[in-house]
Amino acid sequence: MTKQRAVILEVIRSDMCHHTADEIFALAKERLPGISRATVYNNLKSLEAQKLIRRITGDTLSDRYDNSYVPHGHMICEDCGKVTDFNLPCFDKQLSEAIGSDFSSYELKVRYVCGECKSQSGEYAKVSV
Amino acid sequence: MTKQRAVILEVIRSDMCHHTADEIFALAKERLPGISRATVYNNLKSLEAQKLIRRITGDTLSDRYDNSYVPHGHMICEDCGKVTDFNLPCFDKQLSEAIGSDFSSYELKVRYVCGECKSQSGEYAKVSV
DNA sequence: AATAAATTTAGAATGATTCTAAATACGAGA
DNA sequence: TCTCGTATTTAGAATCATTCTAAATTTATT
Repeated sequence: MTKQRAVILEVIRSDMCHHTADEIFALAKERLPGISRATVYNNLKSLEAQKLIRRITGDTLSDRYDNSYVPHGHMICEDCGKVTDFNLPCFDKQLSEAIGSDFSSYELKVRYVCGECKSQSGEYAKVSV
Repeated sequence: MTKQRAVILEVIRSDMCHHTADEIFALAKERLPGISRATVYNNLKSLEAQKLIRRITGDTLSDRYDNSYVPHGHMICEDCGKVTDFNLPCFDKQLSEAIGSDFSSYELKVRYVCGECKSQSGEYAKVSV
């Protein structure tokens, strides 16, 4: 466990956001100005291999990182891009049954419009923009 | 509907595979040798906008394209990479309830080891490799 | 055939990620 | 503590998928 790796892990653990590698790089750089982008990528990869974090792919061009390795759903607002965690009750069991096999992980992303954006797109808000 | 677009759509419709843009480009090129990569990307984008195909992201570095626009699950073998469609009964309803809102689409990817790869990794097979 | 609009093309540009090779830090044993 | 070998870090080059650009071509309409 090098100091670089510790900082990267802290950055990911420090809030509920789902940061991109580049955001993690910027935040880590505040504490370790000399840190290199490659170190961030290397550590993100090995932290995931150690099951300490989880990479989530495809909601934007760049991957994001989740501070929990345990699979769960992500709801992504199509307007503002905000990513929120959610859980489906008994989903693991349901999934095993549907695919007829055990599985090692899953990724579930739902595209929707969040409450905030929904109300902002109403008539009143539209006028004020 | 240009001939380029027709060929691209036929390539996607012609089998159950989930091709990458590059694979689609190569297959389209067999029939239209002058076709450009940009045309493939342009058309993939507009075909998805017309809800004729669906982009699936994140199982490999490059995106893949599904010949159906209707959301459904994808099971991805961790060994051989094969992608198979599957469906969960009543999943849409369950999802709306869990996130407390309507949604416009979802993406569900399950990582597992397919039957073929599972049996190949058995003792007997190991010896013969 | 004439025109305007949309599409295609080749190649440059971009952005995320991976690779590389040299420098540095770390850990185990003397 | 010193030394050696291994793992990590670093900066920057390289790669790969995708997007952008501007000119050329095609298409549909008159």
